Amino acid sequence: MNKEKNFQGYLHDKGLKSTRQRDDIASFFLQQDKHFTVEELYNEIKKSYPQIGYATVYRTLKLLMEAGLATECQFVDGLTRFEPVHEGEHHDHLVCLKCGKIIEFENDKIEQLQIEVARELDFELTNHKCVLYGYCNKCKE
Amino acid sequence: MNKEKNFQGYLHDKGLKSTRQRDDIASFFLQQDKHFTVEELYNEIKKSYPQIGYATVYRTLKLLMEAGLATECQFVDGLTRFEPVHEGEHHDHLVCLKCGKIIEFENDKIEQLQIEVARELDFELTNHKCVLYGYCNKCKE
DNA sequence: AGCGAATTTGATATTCATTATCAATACGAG
DNA sequence: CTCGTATTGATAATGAATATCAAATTCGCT
Ligand SMILES: [Mn+2]
Ligand SMILES: [Mn+2]
Ligand SMILES: [Zn+2]
Ligand SMILES: [Zn+2]
Repeated sequence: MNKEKNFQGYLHDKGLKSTRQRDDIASFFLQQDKHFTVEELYNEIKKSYPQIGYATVYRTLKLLMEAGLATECQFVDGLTRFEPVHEGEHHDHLVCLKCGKIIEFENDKIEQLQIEVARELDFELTNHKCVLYGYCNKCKE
Repeated sequence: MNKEKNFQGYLHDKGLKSTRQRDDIASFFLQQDKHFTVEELYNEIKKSYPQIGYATVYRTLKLLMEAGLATECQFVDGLTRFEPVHEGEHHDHLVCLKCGKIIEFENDKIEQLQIEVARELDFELTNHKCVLYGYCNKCKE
């Protein structure tokens, strides 16, 4: 698995150690395709590593973010969620205000226009978060 | 002041009472053009109403949101900020990751494309938040 | 103007997500 | 294998936001 290699590499480059806990968390998290709450992830990891600590999950997610392998999203319920970053991919989100469903989308025109907006305002763009709120097909009646 | 009238009207329509505290908070907040932390707003209001309570500021901001006269933004420092909604206006934000500067922008093309994205995904759009992160002209070297 | 039911206020307690602490443990370069 | 250092995990601390509740205020009504 390539992303795990990336994480190992990141740790090594920063002089950090590879540990059973970090490896377990990373290998599980990185092959998922979900938006995880820390608690959700903690509960999943506990299945394979029952003595895992809550703080370690927080710390490892922070490392995965620094390594560019995870992103953070804050939608509507006040909880912070994390999702794995899939190689060279970017997407934004639609969130249903009723059932909480999260839909992903990519739109190159919007991305391009954002770059232009930043340039016009003499702003060096590093990233962005675009979230559309509303009601999914099942929840709008 | 028209927006204060709107707020009075909202309170009345909902069977809520108009109070010295609500009026003071609304009249100050609504004529500003800033992104306020609850604490910032609390400190400002205290100048004209020293015995104001923290909880009342929270409660009144919630009412202003319900009345459609305030919006909430979460940028980078984890703090929730509130800004007054100016009549019929919408904008999104650029945020400098170094100095925290907040720049506003409007882009009709992006807005339009967002509507299309939602339609294609059979999603009933109610609102959105688009935040561009990077470095302002002073902070990029 | 004054009454009184119902709402609101403000001090403070509580909740809950996240971070800090620190002794015990694990890692890994040599 | 050894030893210095990083990491872990239990738990305390922090801090924003919400809940509580007695006292004060509002406002429709007489
Ligand atoms: Mn996603
Ligand atoms: Mn703004
Ligand atoms: Zn839905
Ligand atoms: Zn700046």
